Amino acid sequence: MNNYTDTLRKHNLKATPQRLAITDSLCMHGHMSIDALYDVMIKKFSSISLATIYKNINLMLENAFIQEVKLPNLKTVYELTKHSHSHIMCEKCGKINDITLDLKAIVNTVSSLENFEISKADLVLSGVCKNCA
Amino acid sequence: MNNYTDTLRKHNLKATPQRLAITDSLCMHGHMSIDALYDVMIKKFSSISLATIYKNINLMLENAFIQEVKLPNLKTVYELTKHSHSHIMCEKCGKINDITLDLKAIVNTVSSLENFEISKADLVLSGVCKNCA
DNA sequence: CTGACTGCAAACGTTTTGCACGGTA
DNA sequence: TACCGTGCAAAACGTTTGCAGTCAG
Repeated sequence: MNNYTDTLRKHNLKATPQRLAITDSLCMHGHMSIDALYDVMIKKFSSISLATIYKNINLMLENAFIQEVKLPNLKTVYELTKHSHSHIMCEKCGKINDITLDLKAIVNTVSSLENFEISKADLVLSGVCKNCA
Repeated sequence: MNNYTDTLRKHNLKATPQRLAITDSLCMHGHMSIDALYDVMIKKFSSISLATIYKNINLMLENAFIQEVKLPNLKTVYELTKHSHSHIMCEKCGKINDITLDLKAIVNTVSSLENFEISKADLVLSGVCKNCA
């Protein structure tokens, strides 16, 4: 289990129980929508407010602790920032896996072809997982 | 210029001026957010309602005339459905280009690796375009 | 002890819904 | 003419903001 106490303090943010529970939840579940996060949080903090979750998610986005993943059809989910990676998603059960792909070749090709300086490649593959097939 | 009169009728949808203006706008502009579409439409139909735009966009999505493109940081945009393709986006000016890439190799690799039946690959490259550099 | 954080309530922006009128086929 | 589509208004969501009380450092 990751502990974000120090990371938060390094960014001059207080390591409140609510914040640590958010990073813990993301660490455990991998990818979570705001709703899913709220469902988990309310069990630990019976009077937590959605406002607190939004405020902290936005703060953590600004400080790059976490990242947003926009998915086709589904709600946006959030994940702890780690090495750059792509996602594969099951359209039936909603399961999301990380996959590490080397997209350098594609990026280079497109970069020269389109005259763009590309800094990021967001790839989401969708389909049906083994269990749902 | 594409004409969607027949396409609409084939799906038992009436070819109203508003609907044709939506497909025309998307054809001309390529990718549009709801706001951008509204701005264009209000010039042709001074009393058009946002509700009409939403209803028609949703109808066209259901009938697969158009597709949703979720972009990092930006609002979702819509485009006429054509051959499968990826997108490249300028983070400075917001310009979006279509690019045709062969992702078969990647899809096949991931497919067997993750035991997924992959049906779709949504790729958005972000960076800075020549003009903004 | 002090400033930052939480939780509440209200505000705000976006999308959807219900309904009466108008237009397409 | 019959019914579908439009436009309006209101409702329903999702997210943000302001503020008073509380807590981390």
